Amino acid sequence: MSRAPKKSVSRALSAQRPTIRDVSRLAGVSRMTVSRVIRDLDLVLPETRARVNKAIADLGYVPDRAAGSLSSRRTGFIALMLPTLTNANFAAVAHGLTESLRADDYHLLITYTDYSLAEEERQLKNLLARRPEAIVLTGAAHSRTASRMLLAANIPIVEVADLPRQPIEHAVGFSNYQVGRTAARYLIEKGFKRIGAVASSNEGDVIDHRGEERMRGFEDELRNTGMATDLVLRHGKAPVSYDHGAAVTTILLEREPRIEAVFAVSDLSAVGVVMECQRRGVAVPDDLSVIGFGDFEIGRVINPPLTTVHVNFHALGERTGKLILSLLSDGASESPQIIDVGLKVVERASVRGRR
Amino acid sequence: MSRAPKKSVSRALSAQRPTIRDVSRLAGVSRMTVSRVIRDLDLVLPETRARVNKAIADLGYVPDRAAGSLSSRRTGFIALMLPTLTNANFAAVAHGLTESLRADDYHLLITYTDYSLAEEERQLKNLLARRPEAIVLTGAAHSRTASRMLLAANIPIVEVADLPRQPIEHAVGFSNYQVGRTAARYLIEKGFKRIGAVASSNEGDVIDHRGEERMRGFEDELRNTGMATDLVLRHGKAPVSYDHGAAVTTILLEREPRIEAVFAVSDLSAVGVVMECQRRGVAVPDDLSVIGFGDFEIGRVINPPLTTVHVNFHALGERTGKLILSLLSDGASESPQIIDVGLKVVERASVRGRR
DNA sequence: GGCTTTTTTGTTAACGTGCACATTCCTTGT
DNA sequence: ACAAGGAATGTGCACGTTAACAAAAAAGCC
Repeated sequence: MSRAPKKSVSRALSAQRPTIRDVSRLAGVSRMTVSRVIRDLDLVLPETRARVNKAIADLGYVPDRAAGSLSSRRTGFIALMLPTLTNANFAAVAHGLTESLRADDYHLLITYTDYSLAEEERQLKNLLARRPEAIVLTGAAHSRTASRMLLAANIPIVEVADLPRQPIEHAVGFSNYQVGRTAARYLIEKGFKRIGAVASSNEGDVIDHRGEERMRGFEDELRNTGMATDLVLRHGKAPVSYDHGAAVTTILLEREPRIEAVFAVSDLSAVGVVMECQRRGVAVPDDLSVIGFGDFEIGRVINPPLTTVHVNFHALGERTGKLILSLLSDGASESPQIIDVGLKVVERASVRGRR
Repeated sequence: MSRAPKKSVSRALSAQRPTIRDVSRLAGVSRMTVSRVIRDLDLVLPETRARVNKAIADLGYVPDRAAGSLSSRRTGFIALMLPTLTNANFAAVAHGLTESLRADDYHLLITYTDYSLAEEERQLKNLLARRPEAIVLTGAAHSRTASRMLLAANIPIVEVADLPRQPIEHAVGFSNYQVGRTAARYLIEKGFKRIGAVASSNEGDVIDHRGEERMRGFEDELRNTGMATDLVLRHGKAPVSYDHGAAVTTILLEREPRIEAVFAVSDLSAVGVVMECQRRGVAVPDDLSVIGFGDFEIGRVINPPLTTVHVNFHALGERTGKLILSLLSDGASESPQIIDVGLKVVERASVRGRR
């Protein structure tokens, strides 16, 4: 393959983007002074500053952060690794994080893993090559290599959207296990006897660890109360969807037509349950009560509106941002922070008020 | 005596993250050979390559892309600037773009402007400082400074999610104007006579240019058919929401109780319309037909399901990614590409089949 | 066996910025 | 008037990598 040889290097150079050196020449100062003006270090005479700013404007100079990073050993990047951005709650985390970081002009480096461990490892390597000053990722499972790379990076690590039993370092989130217990408790206290739950099985290549945690909590609470767990159903591939909810409803109603209440590990699945019930003439909540998780917008709009376990993901993102800022400014390696943003049941009409 | 003074430096280095130099020493080769192994340039003897890879693994070496970028003048960044990621369709664009870029190990640099022009300018400056190799942003309006900065950057610029009348350079999207016309055409052909439309006004600090384009198209189509446009309503602040839909429904029904069909510039607003109708006992679609835009998930779930104008945003992202890859590889500055991904009406139950 | 290619590896000089000092210029007190 | 100190600006080098070229080693050729 013959590549057109770049003979016109010198011409290219002059036509290239201006550097700090060009600015300094035009303004008649040293590079360092320009650098000071750019970074607003306030050791520059106002009139010098004005001259430099004019030169910057005239040339259309834009500083090169890659060069700056190399020299200052500070990239201004915060890495964020999520399973997906298509999920409104994860998007909310990213949004909250962005907002709390924006003022200090850190830039989020966002990556999705699409729920794949292999992809997580690949992404992580790419991410670390950008030398982020901190890294935020969803809690729960990581591959061994991934964990090793994380630790070797020697930067603050924050796990979010879950409170792992053994956090790598810091964690901001909520307990998925508690979500399950809370949902179970709620249904039990409403007086329901035949209670079911639905989640994905781990038959696909995607494994929903967080959903499984919620299921564990739900089962444990049922057991602790001496109730049966035979209506706790794992079926289909993760991540769950409307179709999942519809499918499991069919199975559940076959297995036990007298079932009174169902917890779905995600609102998406819960909405599917509600719709399948409508299709079959099963009244919600009179025949079957449904509670979901995530408080997705959609749950507010269907009929009946969906009762759900709510977590403030936007706030979660903000808390994470603030934590990172404090970790990065104090310099002192603070002891691991575990922050629980809590959760609450949002009562709507999809659960019957039994007592 | 030539190397004595640097002794302490090299020791300090060993305590820090390993560099390519550490790897080269351990493997007993030059830095360049290591660099070749890393980038898989295939000019390295297999056994040498193995030795280097072992050294890399032993040290836990992770290359520094900032340094690499500086030297090679290639950052591997593609900038993406969107109004928000909270909107599922924009998230889909980001997702599609990521997927088509992933193989060539470009990394997306994502920013949100929160629909603010001032923020767009700020973000753009930050973005350009990272030296992206291409930039993707939503079409329609940009401030003058923003446009100037974009052009000065001298990289491929792709506007998405709209086909501006005067694109800066490339564009991948659809015509919002056509969305409006199509929606109007659709309602007209169904035989409706009293047709309305709802959007935000520009009273807030956020201006929804794309929505306004849809409105223009809608109005033009009505006019061309000789129909009245007095039920085309602009009200409330952007971005629109369920509440917006509910509020405008009230106004519209007061103004003309016999109104037969409404186009909402967004499904979110359309859903609000449907719900407010339910609340007021106005039957959809029998009393009032509703068509939205965006084909959001929520429209599939409400009752009746929402008829809407659909655009494949995921594909839009993918097309954009492919375009960028071709622009970046060919090197030749191709002539501006304008790609229309089209649109289609998705017929559901919220519009009455009149004829 | 010498000579030309080809393959593999090494050397030097950037890339554009910021840090740590060094220098110059200007006040100010005595 | 002069040292002392502070404010403003400048200098040299390092940050970690890769492009371009150079050199060495191996292979092919007649």
